[in-house]
Formats: sequence, C-alpha cells, structure tokens
Amino acid sequence: MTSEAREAKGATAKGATARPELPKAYVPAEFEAGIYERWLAADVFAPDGAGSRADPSLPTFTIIQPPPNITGSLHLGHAQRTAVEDLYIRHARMRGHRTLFLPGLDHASIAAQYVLDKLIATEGETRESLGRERYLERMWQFINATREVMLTQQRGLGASVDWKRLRFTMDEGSAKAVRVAFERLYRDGLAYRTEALINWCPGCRTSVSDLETIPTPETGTLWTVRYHLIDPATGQPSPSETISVATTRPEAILGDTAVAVHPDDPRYSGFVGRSARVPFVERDVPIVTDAAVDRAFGTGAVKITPAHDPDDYELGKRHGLPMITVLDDAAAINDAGDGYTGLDRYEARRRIVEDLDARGDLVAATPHEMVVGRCQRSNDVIEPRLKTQWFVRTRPLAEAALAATRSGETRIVPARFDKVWEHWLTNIRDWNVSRQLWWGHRIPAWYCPDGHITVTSDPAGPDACEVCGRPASELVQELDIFDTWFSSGLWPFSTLGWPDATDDLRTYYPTSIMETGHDILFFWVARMMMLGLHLTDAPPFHTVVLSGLIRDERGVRMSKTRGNSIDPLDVMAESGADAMRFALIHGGTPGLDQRFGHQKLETGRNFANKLWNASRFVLGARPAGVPSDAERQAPDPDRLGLVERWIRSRTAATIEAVDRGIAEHLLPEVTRALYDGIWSEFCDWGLEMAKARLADASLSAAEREATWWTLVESIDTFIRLLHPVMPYVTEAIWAATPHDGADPELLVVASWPASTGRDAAAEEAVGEVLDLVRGIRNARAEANIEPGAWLAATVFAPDDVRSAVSALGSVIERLARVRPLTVAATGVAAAASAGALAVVTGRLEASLSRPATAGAATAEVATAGGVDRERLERELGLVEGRLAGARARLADPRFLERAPAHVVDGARASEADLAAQAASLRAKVGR
RNA sequence: GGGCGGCUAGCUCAGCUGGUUAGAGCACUUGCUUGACAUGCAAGAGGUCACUGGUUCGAGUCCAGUGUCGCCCACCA
Repeated sequence: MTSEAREAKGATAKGATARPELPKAYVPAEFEAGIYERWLAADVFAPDGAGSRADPSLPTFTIIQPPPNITGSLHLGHAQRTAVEDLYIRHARMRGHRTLFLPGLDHASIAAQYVLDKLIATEGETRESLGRERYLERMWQFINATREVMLTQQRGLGASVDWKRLRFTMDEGSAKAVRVAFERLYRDGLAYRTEALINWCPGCRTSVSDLETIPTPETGTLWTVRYHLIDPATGQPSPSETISVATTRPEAILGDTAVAVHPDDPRYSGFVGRSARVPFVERDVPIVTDAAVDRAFGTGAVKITPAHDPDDYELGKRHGLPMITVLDDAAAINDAGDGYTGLDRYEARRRIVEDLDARGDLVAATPHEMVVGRCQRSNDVIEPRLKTQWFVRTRPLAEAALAATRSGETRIVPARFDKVWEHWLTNIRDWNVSRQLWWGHRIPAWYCPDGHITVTSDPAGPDACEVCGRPASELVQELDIFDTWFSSGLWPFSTLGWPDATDDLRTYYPTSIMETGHDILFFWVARMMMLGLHLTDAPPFHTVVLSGLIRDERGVRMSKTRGNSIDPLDVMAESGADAMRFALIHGGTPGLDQRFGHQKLETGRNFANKLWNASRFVLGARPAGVPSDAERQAPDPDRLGLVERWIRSRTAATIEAVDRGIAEHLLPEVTRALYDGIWSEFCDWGLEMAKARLADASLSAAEREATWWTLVESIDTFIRLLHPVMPYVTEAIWAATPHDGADPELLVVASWPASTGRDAAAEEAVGEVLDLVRGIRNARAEANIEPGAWLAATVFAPDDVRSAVSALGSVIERLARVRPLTVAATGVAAAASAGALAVVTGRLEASLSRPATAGAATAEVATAGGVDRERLERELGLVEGRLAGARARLADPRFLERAPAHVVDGARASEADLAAQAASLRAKVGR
C-alpha cells in the first residue's frame, strides 16, 4: 500500500480529515482568526457547551471579567487583563474543571458622559441642548458602535469567554440587581439620605466620591485679611480693632460664619466671645475657640466657612454655626454672595482681593504650597459643597470585608497589598453614591410632598408613600443616578443572575479568581467585597490577583491623550496575539508595573517561531517505519537511551515548573520555565542530541522510533503546557501532530499533562557530557579551529561514567564535531600529547588532535607552543580559586558544625572534584 | 504626615522559603547559508546586586538606618 493510500484509508476509517502539514513559515495572521472560529464552532468555551470535556465531579472554576469601560477601544492594559485571565481559564479547562469566563462591558457613567460631551460639542450640542432623553439616545447610539470594536478586540486576543453570557452593566439584569441591592441596603440601614459636605465637580456638574478626587500639589497664594471687630458700644465695626485671618480662597469669605482661634492662644484671648464683621456681606460673626486651630499657621486665627470646607464643616457642626452656600452648580457665586453674584469662582476671587486691597484690609499675599482636589475625570478643581445625597454606610461592610481577608477566606496576591487593604478599609468613610448625571441607574427612591422617602426595587415604583400613604401619583422619583461603581460592585453576582437563585449563581459563585489592576483595588475590589458579603453572604471570590499597569518603553503610563497608547489590534496584526500575550505575561511581575515595547514582542514572536520550527522538524523526522497517520504512542520504555531519558526528564521538569508557577500565581515563572525548557533545553540540546540518535546506523529501527516518539511526546507536552499562554500557535501545531484516541479534535479541550517523573541518573550523566561538549566547543573557538573541521578526540572518563560517555559517543561526535572518538579511563594519558588541545570539564577530560591523514603526518592543532597554555592556565586559576574557597569553608569548624548536612556534603563533593580537576590541569601545563 | 514599592550587566527585567561560580531578553564582539528555525546557530565580553551597619558558619536574599525614583493613603486654613 502506498502511503497516500494508507492515509486515505486511515482517514476514511476514522472519519477524520488527514493531518495537515505545518506550513514552512510561521505567519500568525494567517491562522489565528481561523482558529478562533473553530473554537467557537466547536462550542468549547462555555462550561455547558457542546464541546466541553469538563469533569462534572471537579469543582467549577470561574473568572468574571473586569468589564472594560465601553467608552472606546481596548488598550494594552485590557490586553494584559485578558491574557492573564485567559491563561488561568484555559489551564483550569484543560485540567477538566467546568470553567466559566464571563465577558462584560461597563457603562462607566461619568467617563462615558465625559467622552460623549466632548463628542457632541464637536456637533455644536451640549447636554442641556439635547435634554435628558435625547442625550441618552445619543449615548446608546455611541456605545453600540464602540461595543463592536471592543468585542472584536476581545476575540482577537483569543479570550475564551462564554459569549452567550455576555453582560453589560446597563442591561436589565444589572438594573434589577442594582434596585434590589439598594433596597436591601436601605432596609438594613446601610443606605441613607442626608445633607453633607460632598465633592462637587463644576465641570462634570456632579458630585464625585473621595476616590475620584485627586489631591494635586499646587502653588497658590495665602492671603492675610483683616476683619474688623464689632465695637460693643456702637454695634459697628471698629476701625482699629481687627483680627487677621489667612485664607487661600478669598471668595469663600462670602460664606464665613465665624472666626476661630485656639482656646489657649493668649494673642486672641481678649477677642473671644466678641464678633467680627465679614466684609462685603457685612455679616457679624462670632469669634469662637476650637482646639482644631493650629496656632502656628498663618495668624493663628482662621475664618470659618462651614458650607465649603471639610474642617470648617466639622467645626461649624460643633459650634452650631450657620452654613451658607455661596457657590452654584457651575461654581459661580450665588445669591448669597451679594455684589459678586454670577461671577465665576476665580473671577470673584480676583475681584474680592482687589476690593479688600482697596479697603485697606489686605494685609499680605504670599505664595503658598498647597494641595487641591481635582476631578479624576475632568481635572477641574473640586469644590466641597453641601448637598443632600444618598450614602452607603461602609463601616459594617468594611468590617466584614476585613474579616474575610484576615481569615484567609479571600486571599490577595501579592500579599503585600494586605496592608493597603487593611488601612483603607479601617479608615473608610461613607460612600457617596449619588451622581447628578444621566447615564446610569437611577436611584429607586421616591419622595412625597412631605419629604418622606420610599425605596423600592419594583421597576414600576411604589404604590404609595410608605410613611404617609400618599398615592404614587404624588410621589417623585429621585433624579440622581448611582455612582458607576455601585453597579460594578455587584458584578460578580449580578452577572450570574442575582438576585434570583439561578443555576449559574449556585454553580459558579463564589468565583475563583478576581484578576485586575492594583489601581482599582479600592474603587472596585473593595466594593465588590463589601457588597458581595452583605448581599450574598459569601465573599465574591477566593483569590484577588493584582497586576501592575502597562507603561510605554520609557516608563510613562499609557494614555490616549499622551499619544503613547498602543492598540492591541495593531500589535496582533504585526506580531500575532500569541506574541503579545507572551510578552504581557512574561513581563507581568505580580503587582509591579511593566514597561512594554517592541523588543518584548519580538521575543514572544521568535519564541513562537522557534516552537513552530521545532515541531516541523520533529514531524518531518518521522522514521520510515512509522506510518504518517499513526496514533501517538509513548516511546517504548525498553528502548530508551540516555538521550531519550534526559529529554523526558527535562520535559517533566518543565511541567513541574509550570504547575508551580501557576499555583503560586507567579506567571512570569511559567513563561520563563517554558521558554527555557523549550528553547534552551529541548531545542538547543534535546533535538540536537536526538539528531545524532536518529542518524545513528548502529541503532535498531525500534530504538530510532523510540527516539522519535520521545520527541513527539515532548512536543505534545509543550504545546499543552504553552496553550494557556499562546493558544493559537499551539492549536495550529496540535492539528499537525499525532494523537491518541483520548485526545480531542482541538487542543483547547485537551488534558493537562502530568509529570512522568524525573530521571536523576540520566540528567547527571548527560549533564556531564554536555559540559564536555561546551568545553570542547570553547577550546576549538579559542584555538581558531575552522568550524567545519573534524578533530580526533579521546575522552577520559572515570569508571562510573565511562559507559554513559560511550553510549553518548555519537552525540559527542556530532555536537563537538569530533571524529573518531575514543573513550578511555581517566589517568591513561595524564599529560597531553604534544600539539593536542586539552579540555578539562568537571570529571571529564578530552584530548583533541587532527586526525592523521594520508598526506600530513602532523597532528598538531594547538598553538605553536604545543598545548595552548594560556587557556589552561586561566582555567587552572579559576579552579584553584574555587578550590581554595571550598577548602576554606571546610576548614571552618563552625561551618561543619552548623551548616546542614547536605550543604556540607555538597561542599565536600565539590572539593574533591575541584581537586581532581586542578591536579589534571596542573599536569597539562606542566606544574 | 503616614504607608508601600523599585534600585541587580549598556537597556528592560528575573532571582520562591539565605547555601558553592548571580541569570534571561535586547544591544555588543567573533565566527557560522551545520537539510527545523538568520524570527536562526556556536563561542565570548560585560555586574563591588544603590549606600551604611547588623544577624548568620554563610546575605542580592533576613533586620535596622540612609539616599534616590515612583506609587498609594491623609480635612491643615
């Protein structure tokens, strides 16, 4: 039967298509898209998909994707998120777990409005000009476009998500979860409405949380202003009696309701209890004492504006001071600021300073280093301001979150973030969840004319005021929406159907790993934890894995405005998704930021290319006796030589290292183990040794087949191990490699390899021989032997390794380019023959010379002086140095006494080897 | 004002619970179209592990402190 006929028959018999050959060139763009389509067609991503091979008796493994903001396209940070999450998911899937990787998108209310406002501005529109309804229509239109871009990017990355479970924080499921969550919190006394000092962004026209207020250092001005005391006799300000206060915000004068001094400050003791007149508004305010006043700052007297400063607010509450709001939504002066009404805050400031100066009450103006809060989104200076808003009481929620991490129920990786977590949750303040925006979930609270509050999760709203029974028709719903992070905070369970007791919730919750950037630990992770524990009675995830941020090649944080952001699609088009995933994972030390640049991508692409070509070689080296459609089989254990045993042992070592890396969440260790195992060991040595075996005519056909099956086995193992990192190239190779009956059609659902165990004897013997090969190559290079020249060699080996060296003869010949090769007992030729190159490595030695040829009697290869002394002297120096070190250590009784036995034994063995090596080298150089 | 992190080869970074000679990629030098791969192969050069002190038989690794860069938290007018 011809091979073609056999292949055709095999294909027919098994009903399978013939294995394709790997194309010669590795071009990721040519196969990546097709492979993703095959995965989708086979329905292998979903835990309950038709192609799933999960073992239902194993625990489920769930990752809910941190939903990217729907405001635009994905950047490299998202790509990194996805790469890491997909690695965990693919690994768990191959281990047979039912895995759910649930994709999603976040409506990002404030960020989305910020982007859309800019967009409609180019069309000559504003939020106000459109009105709430048309604005929201416009928003949906906008996000329906961005959504497609983002989902395309996700597919390109190779994310093995369950698309039929795709969720959005503005979908009906999320809306319901938000309503129910809020009602629960309200009924449990954990959500309340009150007037409080909040952070107001005049640009976004909304309040923002403390986290969204970025403290920004700035050089401002500290103005010293004179307030006139009231003369008790006349009730009028005294021209001469004054008290000077310092302020960085003169416009806030308009809202002053007191002047405060320290109770023990002798400078002002006479003023306490009297009144001072606030300029412009001509209001008389008391001079009060409060220990919060810093006597050393400014003049030691401070003007108090309770409605516009957090310190003043607290002080005002303590002293029962009136709170006068002087700024409107746009941060212009309102009606309370008589004479300045309508002026922008900074214009008002300028005018007030001028006017104070004109009155002669401006004492000083000095530059002042200070910190102002700016809006995370718009960068506007935040104004503290009194507003009636909804808050979530965080203290009890935070305590539960702390208990979960302290007990180890939930673990944070890397562990050092525990401290940050503890500190933040211990000092947490109540969470302002009201936003005066339109794009988001409207707060389900209704108010009746008497001011009663009714909260309900019923989408139709309440029937009546739950306090006084007024009918629904008289109630008005809150206009404010929720902070976008409120819906995100429900994400791990709202996506699984909560508040309903769905199958998904029961099966996949709590989730396994929450992987995200450390920059949103508080914004998001802490809130999911707090809300999850309260609403579902379970911590929403077992492990929090915090990744670093992606920076550009110069270490600058990537952003679109800086113009240094990279579109993952561009990267993938150029280098392939695999290369990008490898680079992102390889550089992602847990919790640390990484710089990302071209060279790292090249490393990834080259690595994929290496594996591709190694696979091509192995597949092409199939011995004649093995049919092309043969099922994959383990190599015959009775026909394994040292080379095969070494390859299998090193492959097992790679499996172990990869398993360890994943278990410990040290993903760069995973890629490092794969890179070294595949490239530096398997390709550089394993394949090269195997070539010698495959070409060795003295071996039986069965032995050569065992060699080949060993290579196939390693390739098979490597593509399985590498699949979670580089899913495409490994799947492509899988299609071309032999499989057995237990293997599925697609690698994505193949089983995870198990270590076949290490072979210490083989590793040791081959290791010694490889050292010798390196030594010979080195000597040849230094002696300027032509690379192609064959030298005759005698290898001297101690008794216990001599047979191993002999068995590896063909390997040594091929790799060191020596022939003929003779193996002799150590000590047979202690002194090198004249003109021969001497090589001493570890316990092995070699002597190299020109093979005798018909025409030339000379066998000299070394430099004119016979042995090349210089090199041997240098080696001897090194060895003697190490020997001296080893002896010094062994001479120290405290070392012998206190170091553990295996360390001492190791030192003794090393001393013996070094001594022998030194003796041999000394003999060679004639010392 | 607290807290955390980085500081290791020219560049970018590994180095887990302390154990002989500190690694990789890129860049560099020399030489190779060796029938898997020039997206490659071989050989090589390059580091007082920021500094000071301590613990230890032994410190890049642990402790204390210093410097420097960066990040997080924090209501001083």
